[in-house]
Amino acid sequence: MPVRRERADAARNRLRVLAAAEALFAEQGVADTTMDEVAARAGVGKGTVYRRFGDQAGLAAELLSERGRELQERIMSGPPPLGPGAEPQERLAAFAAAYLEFQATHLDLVLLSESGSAGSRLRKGSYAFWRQHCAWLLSQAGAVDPALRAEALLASLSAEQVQDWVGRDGADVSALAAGLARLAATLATA
Amino acid sequence: MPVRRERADAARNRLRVLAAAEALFAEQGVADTTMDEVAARAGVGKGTVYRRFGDQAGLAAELLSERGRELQERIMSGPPPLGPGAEPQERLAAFAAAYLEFQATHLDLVLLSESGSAGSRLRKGSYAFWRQHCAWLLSQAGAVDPALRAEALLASLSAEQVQDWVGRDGADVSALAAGLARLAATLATA
DNA sequence: TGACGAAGCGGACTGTGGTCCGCTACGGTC
DNA sequence: GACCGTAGCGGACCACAGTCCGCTTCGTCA
Repeated sequence: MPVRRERADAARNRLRVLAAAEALFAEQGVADTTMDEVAARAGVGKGTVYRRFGDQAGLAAELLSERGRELQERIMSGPPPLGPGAEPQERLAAFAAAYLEFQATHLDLVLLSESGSAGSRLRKGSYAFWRQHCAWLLSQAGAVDPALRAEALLASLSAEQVQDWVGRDGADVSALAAGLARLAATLATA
Repeated sequence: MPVRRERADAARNRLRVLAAAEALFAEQGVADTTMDEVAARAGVGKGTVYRRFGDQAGLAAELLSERGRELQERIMSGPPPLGPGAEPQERLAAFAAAYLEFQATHLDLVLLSESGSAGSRLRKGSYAFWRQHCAWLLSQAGAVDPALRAEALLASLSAEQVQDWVGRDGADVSALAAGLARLAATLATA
């Protein structure tokens, strides 16, 4: 299949839209920013935004995967226990804590990226990476049903769940992280 | 506080709306039914629907809690292993399987009830019951962090997760149920 | 039974996400 | 450089969730 290059104007507009969205989200919050505003700020028609990103969730996912790249780096080639070198069980616990922090930090963006009726929402973008990583660690640790448990763990760290937890338990995120790390370890050993 | 009785016309309209929604959902699917249609079918203004149910999610939750009541009965006073009489661990495994089936059966309704930006979405209505039940069984089984693990288990059975699973793995729901039952047992023992 | 305060009603209205389609300009070819 | 097929553009347009507020009806008290 011929890998058709992205046209110059399309590339320019893509960057403009991403920059505009990032700026508006920072200035006035994710919830108060409309797609029209993003398009206007980017100096671009609304149709262009939708052609490129599909919908709001797609735009959010794009922004998010940029930010997730850094965490992916730390996992693949950073120091243990998050990176390679530690026991699978420890790595999984470290991942749970780190991923919780990531989700909590970008909560509204993640929430947006998961919303909408676009088939299997979050199941696009970087989600595959997280799932793969967890499933791999679980199977290394000799757990049963590694694929299923990977998804179970990630489901416990979904935006809805995290929102609920931080909203209810307030600032006690570190206790939560500890509990989730214990949970991850349990999943890996049994 | 004075428990003000529901006005007669309000009660009548509430039943009409619920019946209209149920009929339309059955006839043309949840996704293709608009709030205007529900209101029109019920012979009621749109404002009335919103006054009573808050939003789409609220309406869906109401319908859902009616249907969930039956499962609640089976849990509280039905035969084991779902009902009382079996070991906590077995009951939890049975619950996981039964709840999965419930979610899969009412998938689009549950999805709708969880959508929307109304604070902590599903965290209203019957969710409290499920959480309570799981947390109780887990603590009976001597598990650590019973409250957290109850939520983790339910998160793994959230509508998004279930949708993803049945959408991807197709008809193999029984294998999934078995895996989730194992997972529940693991959570209870460790 | 009449009167009155308030709960409840309803549908016009608004804001926003997403679509559509005629127009533009990019970039490959001769 | 001129030409042309097509990817990409843009903003008018549409559908639908949710709000608002003047009007209606309920039910209570005398």
